[in-house]
Amino acid sequence: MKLVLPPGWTPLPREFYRRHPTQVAPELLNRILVRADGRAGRIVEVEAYAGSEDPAAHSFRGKTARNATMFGEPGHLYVYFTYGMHWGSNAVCGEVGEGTGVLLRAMEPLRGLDVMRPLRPAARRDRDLANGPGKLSQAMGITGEFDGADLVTADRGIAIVSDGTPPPGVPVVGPRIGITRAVELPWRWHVPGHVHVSGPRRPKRGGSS
DNA sequence: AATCGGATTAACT
DNA sequence: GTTAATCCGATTC
Repeated sequence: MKLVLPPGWTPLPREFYRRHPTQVAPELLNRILVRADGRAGRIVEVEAYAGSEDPAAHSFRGKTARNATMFGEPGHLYVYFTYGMHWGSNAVCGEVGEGTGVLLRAMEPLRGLDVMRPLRPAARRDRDLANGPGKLSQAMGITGEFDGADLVTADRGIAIVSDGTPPPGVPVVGPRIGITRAVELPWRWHVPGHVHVSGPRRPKRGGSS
């Protein structure tokens, strides 16, 4: 199924991804993940994973069958399976061989909510459709079959595009979630004050986020 | 060949 | 806040 973009929606170019994931990640905020069946959502929370320099990254210990996509061309989708039931979606970054990427953690559903709702039966409200990495993948129908899909050419009917909305000038940055190593690296970004983000949104007393 | 534990979620108390 | 669910890649034996 060919991806037809609405007027004004343009795929992010290959060069956008060819940088360090900590540089790409905040600039993915407010971009749109779109599928050929019309489903689309605005990316509001992301996390960077930096390959061999990042003990929390799947790619830290080198290339394997599971993470091979991460070591390929930037701008492709790296999809992994975890906890026996969840899929995670990442945009591959950097240069070929580096194994870096950005995990898409949360999304504000924009289009095709009627398709997403039956896929997310546990979501009582629409804001629960994609406010977590596993939920986002489930709502968008992303499984292992999409591992390696090109987000620039949309060869498998999935892309990340800009609708002209810029990333937030001052995104909220904080520690990553759900990992046990290198937790201290402030490599999670989200759109300030956005309700469609995962995890704890409320700053700790005296905190800065 | 067997075990370990995870880039999570949902349903509990 | 706690925990079960559930699979498979990675690591260990």
